[in-house]
Amino acid sequence: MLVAWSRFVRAVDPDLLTGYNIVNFDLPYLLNRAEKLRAAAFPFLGRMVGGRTKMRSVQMSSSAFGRHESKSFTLDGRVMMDMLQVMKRDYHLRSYSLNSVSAQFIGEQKEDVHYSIITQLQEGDMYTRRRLAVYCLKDAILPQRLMDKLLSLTNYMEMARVTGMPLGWLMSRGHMIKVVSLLHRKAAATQLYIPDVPRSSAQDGGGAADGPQYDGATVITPKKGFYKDPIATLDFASLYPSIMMANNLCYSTLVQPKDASLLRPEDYLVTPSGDRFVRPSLKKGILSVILEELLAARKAAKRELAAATDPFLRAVLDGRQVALKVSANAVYGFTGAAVGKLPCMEISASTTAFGREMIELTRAEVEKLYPGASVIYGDTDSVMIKFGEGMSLSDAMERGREAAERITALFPKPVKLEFEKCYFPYLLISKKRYAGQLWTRTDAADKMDTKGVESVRRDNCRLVANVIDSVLKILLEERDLSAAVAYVKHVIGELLQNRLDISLLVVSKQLTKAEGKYESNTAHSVLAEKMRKRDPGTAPSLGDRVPYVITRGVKAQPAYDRAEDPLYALEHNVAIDNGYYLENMLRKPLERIFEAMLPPASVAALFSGEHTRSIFVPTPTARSGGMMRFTKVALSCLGCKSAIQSGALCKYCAPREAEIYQRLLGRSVELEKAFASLWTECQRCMGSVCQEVLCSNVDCPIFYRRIKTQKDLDDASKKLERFAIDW
DNA sequence: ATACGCCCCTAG
DNA sequence: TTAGCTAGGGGCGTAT
Repeated sequence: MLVAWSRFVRAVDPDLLTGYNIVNFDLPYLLNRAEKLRAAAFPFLGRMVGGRTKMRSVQMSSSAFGRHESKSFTLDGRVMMDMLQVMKRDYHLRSYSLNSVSAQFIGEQKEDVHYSIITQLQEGDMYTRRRLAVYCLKDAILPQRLMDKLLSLTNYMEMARVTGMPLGWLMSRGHMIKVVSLLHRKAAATQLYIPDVPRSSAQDGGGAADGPQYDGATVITPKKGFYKDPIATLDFASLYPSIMMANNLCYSTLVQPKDASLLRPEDYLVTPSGDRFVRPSLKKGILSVILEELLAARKAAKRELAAATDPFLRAVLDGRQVALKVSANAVYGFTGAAVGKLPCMEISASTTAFGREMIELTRAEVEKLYPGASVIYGDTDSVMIKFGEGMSLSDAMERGREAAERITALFPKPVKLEFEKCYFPYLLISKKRYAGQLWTRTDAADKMDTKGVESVRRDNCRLVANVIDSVLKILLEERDLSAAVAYVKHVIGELLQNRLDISLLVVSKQLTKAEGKYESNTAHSVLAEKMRKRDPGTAPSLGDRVPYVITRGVKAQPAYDRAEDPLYALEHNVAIDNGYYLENMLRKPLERIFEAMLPPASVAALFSGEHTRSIFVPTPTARSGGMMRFTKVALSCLGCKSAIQSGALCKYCAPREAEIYQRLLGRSVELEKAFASLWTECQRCMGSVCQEVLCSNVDCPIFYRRIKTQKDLDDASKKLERFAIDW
């Protein structure tokens, strides 16, 4: 079978191979099996006749992929486009499971089959094998649908064209190589050659580089609080590229200190970091030329995009303009990469130093030009301005536009300060943490914008993320403080009474260090170790996100010892430490928000009082009557999580029905009552965003739907049909 | 009890 | 062998 498949690949002769995690699972698995079975004719999958497909393990640490182990293959003439790598690189998600990603982007779910029952399915009957076959086919077709829907190939091809790189390198290498490619292309055309800088001279004198190599951007000390007046935001457009262009910062224009005396003072510029670069009149830097061309090309692409009507052409042009912008922004980081192909700290340090001067000047100018105005915050390339008490939104926007124009005039071209938006109202919690209603027009708010707080961080459980998001929405959109307080008390009550689904309490953190490399104990690293001892095959590996819940444990046991695999906790009925979730995860984030709008005593009242009285719901012994009020429609079996087409349990779990329901009822008997209350929540995870009964959080292990009428039942069936496969 | 550093993730 | 950058908040383990 393996040899036939290999022959099939050569016969089809594809340019590109895709799949989900094929680089680190499928292909290594096939190669290893072939070796074990001595299928000598198998490992010839490339286009080079007689070229053997070899596998190599590499340890990667890059911002594009995160830290992880990876494999590379000799596969001449074909490109491996692993959609898992594409998703990890291009999308910032909480979960990268094919199931979750497909549901989110193409509204389809995988036919999930838990690994533990694959053998049973294979050895069962024609129906169980059919299920296995459906699972395999879906696994193959979903990545391709994903690639089509997200236009990944189009976008990567545009990036390859913009940078002059081979397509395959975009998949397997980082951002730096793009800049190297751009430099080679431009330098060769201008008779310049790029030195091959040995590693040792890249880090001169000071020893190993650990920690920052030069000073970065300014973050203006925030004037924290809740602002009921509109806050105007001014941003420099492409700040770092425009600084590099405006000041001719380049490898080819850098003047070494010892050479400064050879030049007339007017021939060079001394930057705020004390470095010297010759003026463009003497020599124009190739970085400036590259950046100008990239940004000019982007303008052209955007102009064409505006005129284009054909959807495919539009997609291509949009991909191109994004690629051009990304490439321009990568140049600064490349110059500052101490362990890189061509580091030049004079360029990066000068760039950030100019940036610091510019944001300071902007702040000073705003406060000088507009008496009574105050810059309440700013970060790197932006300032947030309160123009005055009681100002209208349209006046704030008008002043913002005017200020941007006046201040732009103070800087050399092509630096441009732009008015983009107002926040109204605005909650400023601390540096890099804020939320506000964002307005770009006066007739309607665009959306709620949230930065840095718990709801946008992937290392918080859904409960915390959902509660913080909902509270901010109630406060900023509805502006209803008492509703926010009521909502918080309600959720705390639900938590303490064990009424929340376990999926809400799952925390996940990335495993960034190999076994034994962690210097202190953390929940996710200790748990990963524990799971390796249980089953090395399914334990998280380097670079994976490790999901866990905090369980009760014994007194004074540290949290890292009480972290448990959520599925394990569910299956072994391990008690969750609700109090820990309240005190260590919910409390402080909520306090930080409410402190800005309530007196201390009222903030404290959120966490004490009637609703915090813990009620221990005893595990019901024979309360199946409670369950009868629900018609359960599960996409995955409530017992073993494998995919099913109807009902609640798969045929393997059905005989254990009573036992499984009893386990689930211990947590969920009060669901109906709980969710009938004031807030529109998803029945699975309480996400306040959803209008429907079920939200799109497909990683919830248990799915419920409340059914009251025949129509509800029909709707539910229709919904399920979407996930069925039509043969 | 407190200071400090490891760790994760985000802003820009 | 390979990897864009710095600033910063905040949780928690560990040493004092």
